[in-house]
Amino acid sequence: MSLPRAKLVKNFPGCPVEATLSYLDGKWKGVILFHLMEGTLRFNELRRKLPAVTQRMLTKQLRELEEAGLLSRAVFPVVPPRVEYAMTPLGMTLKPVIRALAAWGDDYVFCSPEGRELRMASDGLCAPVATLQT
Amino acid sequence: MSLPRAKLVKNFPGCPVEATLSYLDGKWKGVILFHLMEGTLRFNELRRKLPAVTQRMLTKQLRELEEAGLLSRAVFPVVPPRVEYAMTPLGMTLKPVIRALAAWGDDYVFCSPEGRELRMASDGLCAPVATLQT
DNA sequence: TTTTACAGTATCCTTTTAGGTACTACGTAC
DNA sequence: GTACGTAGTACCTAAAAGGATACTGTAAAA
Repeated sequence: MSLPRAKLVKNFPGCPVEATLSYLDGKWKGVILFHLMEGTLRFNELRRKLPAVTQRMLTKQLRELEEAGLLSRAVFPVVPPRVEYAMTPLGMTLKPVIRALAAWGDDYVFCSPEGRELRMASDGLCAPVATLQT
Repeated sequence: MSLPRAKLVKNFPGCPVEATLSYLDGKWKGVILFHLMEGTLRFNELRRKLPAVTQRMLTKQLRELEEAGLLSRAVFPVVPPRVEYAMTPLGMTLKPVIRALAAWGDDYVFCSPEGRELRMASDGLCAPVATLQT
């Protein structure tokens, strides 16, 4: 059994956690949904919000989210082209999930140029700010 | 830039959603955490709860979760070996997130032997139960 | 007249993830 | 004396994800 997570879900139908994760899987889906929570965005607007994504990857992730029914793609037949991405009503239902993910990330994940680290808020909440480089 | 999601987080430090997802990434982490939410489990107990995982994969996912500090591994020097996995206090903080993921999966993801599908609860909530095979 | 913006495709290549199988050690049960 | 359960490790291969680069077409701006 050598299947990608999305196709494997049927093999653990008892786990709604994995079922949900399978839709958020893909490197940029989280950020994309995060940004679209605040409203419609055009392709290049999204691109500018994601520092390092390539066109290919952004297109791919957007298509997958669209295919799942989580967001809509509206093409305006003008030139230069105008394509708008927005959350569908189904996508909106993900907002509490995204917010839970964001809240936890804000509280416990600490990113630095060297990588990321997990820490309880109590592990020295008072000091570390002073140790940041100016 | 060709890095796994976990190592790439430093490139979008502004996105706590991806930061969190990077810790849940890996095909079995979601299920593992889901089961450990209810209490300590031994290696083979976990294995029996996951229908298709191989020893190699389970070990790998557990090690990654342990390294992140989300769960603990207690080895009892007896024979046959006894190793217990449990959530750490830090891991416990993930419970609301796991619950949000599980709730959304329960409400919107529908799994069948053919795959999985996303649907709003309103899309015919009354009928489909009758269409299930007995 | 060349450049820019837009929203992508197409092609190729590398990295990462996941799975398969076999093997370990020890003690107990059959 | 053979098999079983425990908790793994080692080695190899397949598949999927991700990335680099180049290319498309039109209209307006420089």
